[in-house]
Amino acid sequence: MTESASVIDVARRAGVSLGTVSNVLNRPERVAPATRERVRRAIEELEFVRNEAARQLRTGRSRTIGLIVLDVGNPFFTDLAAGVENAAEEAGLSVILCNSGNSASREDHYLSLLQAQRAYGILITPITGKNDRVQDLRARGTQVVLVDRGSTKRQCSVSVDDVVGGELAVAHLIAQGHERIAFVGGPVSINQVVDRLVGARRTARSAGLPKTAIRLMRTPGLNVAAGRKTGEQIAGMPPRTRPTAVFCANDLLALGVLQEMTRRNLDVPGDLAIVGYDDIDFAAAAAVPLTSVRQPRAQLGHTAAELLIDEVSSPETHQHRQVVFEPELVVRESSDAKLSA
Amino acid sequence: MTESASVIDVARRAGVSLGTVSNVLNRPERVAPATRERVRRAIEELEFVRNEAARQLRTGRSRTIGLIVLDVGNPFFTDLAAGVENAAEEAGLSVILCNSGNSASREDHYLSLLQAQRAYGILITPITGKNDRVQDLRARGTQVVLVDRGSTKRQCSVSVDDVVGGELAVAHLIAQGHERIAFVGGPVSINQVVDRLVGARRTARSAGLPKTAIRLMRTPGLNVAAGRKTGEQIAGMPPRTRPTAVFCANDLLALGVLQEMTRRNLDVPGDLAIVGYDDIDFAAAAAVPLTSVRQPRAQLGHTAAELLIDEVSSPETHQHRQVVFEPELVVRESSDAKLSA
DNA sequence: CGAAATGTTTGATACGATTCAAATCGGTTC
DNA sequence: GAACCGATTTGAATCGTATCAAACATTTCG
Repeated sequence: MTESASVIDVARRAGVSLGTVSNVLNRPERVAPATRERVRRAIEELEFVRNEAARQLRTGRSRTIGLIVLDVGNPFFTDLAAGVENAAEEAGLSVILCNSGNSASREDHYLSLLQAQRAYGILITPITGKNDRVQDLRARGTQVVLVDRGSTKRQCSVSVDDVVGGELAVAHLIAQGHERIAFVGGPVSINQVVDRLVGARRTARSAGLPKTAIRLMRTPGLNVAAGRKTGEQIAGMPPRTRPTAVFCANDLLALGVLQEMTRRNLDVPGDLAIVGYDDIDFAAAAAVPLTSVRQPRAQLGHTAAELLIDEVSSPETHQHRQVVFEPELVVRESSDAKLSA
Repeated sequence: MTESASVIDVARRAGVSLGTVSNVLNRPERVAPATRERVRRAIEELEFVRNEAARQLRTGRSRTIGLIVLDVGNPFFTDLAAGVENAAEEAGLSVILCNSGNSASREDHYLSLLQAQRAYGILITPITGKNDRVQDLRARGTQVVLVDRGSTKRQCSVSVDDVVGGELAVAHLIAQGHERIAFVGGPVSINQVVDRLVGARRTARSAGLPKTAIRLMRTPGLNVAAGRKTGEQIAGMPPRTRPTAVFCANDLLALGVLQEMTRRNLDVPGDLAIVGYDDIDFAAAAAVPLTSVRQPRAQLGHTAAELLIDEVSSPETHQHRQVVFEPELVVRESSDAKLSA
């Protein structure tokens, strides 16, 4: 096990001072070409690799962005992460991907970890609305941008208008003639879930449907398993009162519901129309291709990272921005009798 | 922006020396209870958070494991990552997830990054067989465990027997009466792809089928889009020579092929039987539930992390191990006429 | 009562890169 | 030839924590 070389070793080898080596590394234009070359050669020969920890200790800030998401198992978030990574790479930064798994304690754990690492900055899809912890971090100098979630003017955020998303989904279902619609999602502590529900209800009301038109079916999580369970419940209802359509808070739920319908030989969209949310790649590949509300996933991540980088790198000129993208409805067979015929 | 407190500030506040604070942090049993309490209170009051960079600089090694995977968009790898994270958390370590995206330059980039960070250790699903870079890292003291890939006795690795997986898949298809089978996968630089193909061919031969029974259809990647393209090709062949079954190197490809078949109203498994690999959660939820070769994904990751931790934490007693799991065939409708009836 | 043993606390030092004021160098100008 | 200038190079100081030998305190025991 060879000990790795330090700037001092490099300096010695190249016959210069360690300050010069550092200059070659950080401000090469300041060093005379001949010297620069000599140092570069020494670096190669010794296979010198910068010690990030030392660099970070001195500069006070790391070059790694922390990204905390609700569920890495959900392709929505991996696509988002890909966008973040792109933007980060452009700026010479790296990304550490943390999975809160929708648990407050894990979220907290990762925030502490990132704080201890003196992260460059943090991108987070927070679990709840209360984010004292986040405010605390910002007060102590770690910048935070909210992702997939709006915010007040005092902070940057990037989100998609979930209320509009809910409206699009339900307006489509109503146009297809549905009057008994279930909203499947939860826990209701998650903002995205609530907003989509709000949009759904609002649209139902303004279409003149009774308050009971949108029935809330809570789930403990936003995954395939929870969707399957809800599917069971729905299938168990008497056809007379059973909803004729469901709008799911995300695609994983929708796929779960769909899977259960297929298993029981119920027809989609005949017996039950299904609309999902996120339009992950698997939505189009499902048993019955899934109608879904599309969000610009990668762009969301890319923009969030850009805002963060701007905030950190030019704090004096930085203006907090709240970017809100518009969602888009993608209609497929799961909700359209004509398409599925 | 409050500057964050250091051990010195804490020491001053608690009226002790900085050495004592450090002891409270790292070997609390060595400090008298009363003092310990006093220091703890000071830490709370000042909201002291350890500076990982300094700690790491001093100890020479970080507390973060690097995990480099081929494709975070593939649920197989996120499940694997979950297993790694579990094991890491048990040991008080954290994980940085890196996506090589099957590009050698990105793989290299991340290896450099992890080397600069003096990572605790590295778990990697390498792109090619040649891993000079990995050997170099190990020689310089950064331990590496190969994941989803076997190795020689001189290094730890955790893998699933891909040859057996290929055998299982093709034996099943042959049992179903298929004699013209396509193997869909690529690039062939990826070991897993080759091994699965080897298993497939071996089984065909020992079943007495001609060499041409298994036809290789190369793809540029292992994703849904590549699968769709291959699906087009297959659909374009005259029914007389068209394969009656495909064995895909992973589920994403299989889903792509399936999607294309569905789009063209070809029947699965009637016109084409499909077998995938990995048994990701979406496989069961596909248009036609997918037969697939299951791998113990989370366990793979968990075991790999454990091996790494053992190697780093007890180098003197550590024995290199090559753990090989057995894959398992999960038969569903996409390859079984009876089930799909 | 003093020596030895045990339990706590101290504080100087090192880790490796960055920074910046000061030194050095080579060439111009007057 | 002295003064000056810009371009390079130098090297001491610094970031915050862990470590460890030494100092100090307290208890035990002969």
